[in-house]
Amino acid sequence: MKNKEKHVNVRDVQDVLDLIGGRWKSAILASLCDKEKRFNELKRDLGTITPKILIKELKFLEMNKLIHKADSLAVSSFQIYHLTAHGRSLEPLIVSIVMWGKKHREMLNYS
Amino acid sequence: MKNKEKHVNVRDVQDVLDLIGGRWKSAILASLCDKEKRFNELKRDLGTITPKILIKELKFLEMNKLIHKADSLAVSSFQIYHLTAHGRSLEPLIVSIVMWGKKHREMLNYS
DNA sequence: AATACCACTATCTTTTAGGATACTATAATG
DNA sequence: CATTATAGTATCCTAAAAGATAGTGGTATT
Repeated sequence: MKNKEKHVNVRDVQDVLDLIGGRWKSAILASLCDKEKRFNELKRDLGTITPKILIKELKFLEMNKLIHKADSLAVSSFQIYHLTAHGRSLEPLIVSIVMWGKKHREMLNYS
Repeated sequence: MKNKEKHVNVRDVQDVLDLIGGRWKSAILASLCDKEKRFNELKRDLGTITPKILIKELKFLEMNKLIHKADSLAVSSFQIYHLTAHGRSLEPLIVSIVMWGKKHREMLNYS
């Protein structure tokens, strides 16, 4: 593997981490993997997040085409957040992360 | 899925992101997936990282048992960084991240 | 013996992320 | 009609992450 190719990999990794990294982004995505949700529903799921941070992260994820905000069909005038097709393509990755996390915690318990 | 279980997932995701998130951590791990490396070798691979940041991240990863620093067997008095068994268990995840990153970039190019 | 490379350390500054807290306009509910 | 819930906004603040730059002590090379 040449040096140039390695740099590309580094960039690939960093690009993805920009999208799903940080304290909340992949938690939000994980929560939306389960089902589409409204703002306050997400807020409750995430526990300690403040509205300012949540809206900021949602806008970021929306800008990056991973989620989409739409009018709820069920109750008019309610907004609902859901994953886009592109966002759903991240689901296996999120699942892998959650699974590795569980394994990691087990390992720490047994060592 | 009950609310409690969801919070656990959120924590799982956040735990893993603490380990591999941020600008450099998974880039370093990705680079070490390829092969074990010395400090300056890593520095070159990562391009723009400063020594202060690199050593900080290496120490963090070492503390979390994902990498290990050892005396090089080849050249005495040289230090070499390599993944631990636990760190290697992250490799499929890193590979998935890199692959999704490539796909993501392609998608952005075609839209 | 001089130079260059290796693996850091130290200091200072900027940038960013994230949190605390309070507030608001609209809609729904009892 | 009063209360509660929804979906945010606005302002201020702190801590942590990251970068720029310089320096150091040891080793290897020529």
